[in-house]
Amino acid sequence: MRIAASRGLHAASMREVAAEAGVSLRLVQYYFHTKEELLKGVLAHLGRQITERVTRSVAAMGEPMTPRTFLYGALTALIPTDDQSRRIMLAYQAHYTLTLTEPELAAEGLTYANGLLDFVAGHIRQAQEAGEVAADEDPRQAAAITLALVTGLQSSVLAGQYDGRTATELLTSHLDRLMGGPGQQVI
Amino acid sequence: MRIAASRGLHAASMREVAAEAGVSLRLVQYYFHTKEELLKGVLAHLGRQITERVTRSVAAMGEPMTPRTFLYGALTALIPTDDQSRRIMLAYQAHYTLTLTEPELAAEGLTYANGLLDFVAGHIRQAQEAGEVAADEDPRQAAAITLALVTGLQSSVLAGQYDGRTATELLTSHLDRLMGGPGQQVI
DNA sequence: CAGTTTATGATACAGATGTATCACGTAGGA
DNA sequence: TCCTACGTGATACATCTGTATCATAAACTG
Repeated sequence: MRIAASRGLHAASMREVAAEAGVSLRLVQYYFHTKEELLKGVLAHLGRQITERVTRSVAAMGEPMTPRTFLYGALTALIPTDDQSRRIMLAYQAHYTLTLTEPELAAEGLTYANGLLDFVAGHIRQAQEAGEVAADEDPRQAAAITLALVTGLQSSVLAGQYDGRTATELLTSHLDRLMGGPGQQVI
Repeated sequence: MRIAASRGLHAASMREVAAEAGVSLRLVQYYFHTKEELLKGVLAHLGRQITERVTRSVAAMGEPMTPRTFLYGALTALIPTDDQSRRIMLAYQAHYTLTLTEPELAAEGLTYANGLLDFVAGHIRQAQEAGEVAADEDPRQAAAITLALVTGLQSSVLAGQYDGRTATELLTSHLDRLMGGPGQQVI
């Protein structure tokens, strides 16, 4: 993960991984029999790291946990802010690009993405029922747009166009528009 | 470009490129002395292809050319719809990910991205002055959000989550919200 | 204690990769 | 006609790659 984030995924050979981890090449072979397994392992690890970050961010929002605060917490957690999250997202981006040309992995990623879409759409619908989102919004469409925005912001931050704070503000601005501001209700 | 789009950028060795193009390895070496130059050449070629697609799309919008129609034409052209644009964007995505860990290339891409941001922000400001965008919008912020959305939609289409048509509709929906619908004026 | 798991070390090997070199042909312009 | 540029072919070379195979030792587990 550190290698992918700093020097690119193409630099992550078995030998480089072993060196970076300070272990023998033999040990890398021991746990991840092939390179494919190594990559899948990293991808799974990244997934766990991101999930954990989201969970923590949501928990930090505090009470009361409305659909709106939940969405703010979960989505802003996907924007890299510190060095560690930046590393994670950078490595994830590299792996993600790989999956685009690897049909088996692509299908898996697609399932995940659709699950996330359903998840966010469901929460937006809940927020709508709670009167926090305008009635004429289509929750699924709003979720799709919001998630695409998050992806794009993520990418911009990784490229160094915005810092994490600016990107978070942009996302917050979008969410405020969707949900009528942090403290206010939209009929 | 074809190799990067179909089998991934890591499969684009000098020999594979020569084979795909139906020429000798020697000729690839002859024009692109090193692999780095080859990659830069592809990146430049992709840039030209995308620019051309945008230009054509804008031209196809027909008269009258308002800031709004211009933005619709330019931005929707960035969503892959047919096989060729899909190939281009896929190859571009692969190269883009590479630049993230290659500081010199990253700086170049950043300049380009900031230029695009200024460009779109300028047109949104024009649309605002023409009364097509609400007065309380910050053109630069609206441009940033819109461009990030485009990037995200692009990525989703490449991953196969939406087809080009659906993604274009999502983008259009966002633009309609920003600019008060395709034919209607805000205030 | 015995046996299994976890870990290391030193190599080996076939294949791919970027790059370089030498020779040869073909065309176009001075 | 001579010369320069364009293009092809065959091949060489050092390096890196993923993977495999020896033997060996420490640590845990029943």
